[in-house]
Amino acid sequence: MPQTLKKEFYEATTLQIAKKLLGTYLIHESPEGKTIGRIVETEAYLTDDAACHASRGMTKRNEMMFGEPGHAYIYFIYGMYHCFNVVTAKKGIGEAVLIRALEPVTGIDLMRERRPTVKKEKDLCNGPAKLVLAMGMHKNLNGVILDKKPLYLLDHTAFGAKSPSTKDIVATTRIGITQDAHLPYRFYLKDNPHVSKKL
DNA sequence: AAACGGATGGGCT
DNA sequence: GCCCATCCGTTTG
Repeated sequence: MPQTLKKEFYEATTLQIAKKLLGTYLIHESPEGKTIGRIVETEAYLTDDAACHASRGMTKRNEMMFGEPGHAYIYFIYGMYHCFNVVTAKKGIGEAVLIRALEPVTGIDLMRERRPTVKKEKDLCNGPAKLVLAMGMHKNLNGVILDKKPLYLLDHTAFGAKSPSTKDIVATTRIGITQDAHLPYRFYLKDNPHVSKKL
């Protein structure tokens, strides 16, 4: 029986949670319909890591990162995109996991309507801003709890897939950052075609 | 297939 | 003013 990810799921380090989120499912029930994607790529952002928005203290932009674990942190970037994170550390710390890629599972026609220029299914959600568009997420979901409608996470059993084992997970450097760029804080499912960039 | 640059606007080192 | 956890179409090799 699939479970939504609850408080206990987040009783772990941010790096552990970034790996544990691989193979779980993100569900968005929007007015246009339901879309579901399997998480296949994540990045961890720690509070003492210069690439992390929270590393220089709380601001209006990043305040949700300092909230309770299991909530959404959605930020605006490059003048036209949004990216979606799962808040991980205890309230007041400021850590999160960026969701970088999904394997489309349900509502693929709706994802295509939302991203009409995309030709191949594997290009629908293979990037942090692409998946936000395909899933129909918006800044108004910033700060929502991720265990109920309209936005929630289901564990890896939800669609009968096996839980990824350690040897299926690749750890490597994060994408698009300049500070602390050497840290191996990106994780993805080996051999999954929906990952944004391989080694 | 890789590299490059333009789009576009909020936040602040 | 400059930077930015991006994307995409175009150019280059």
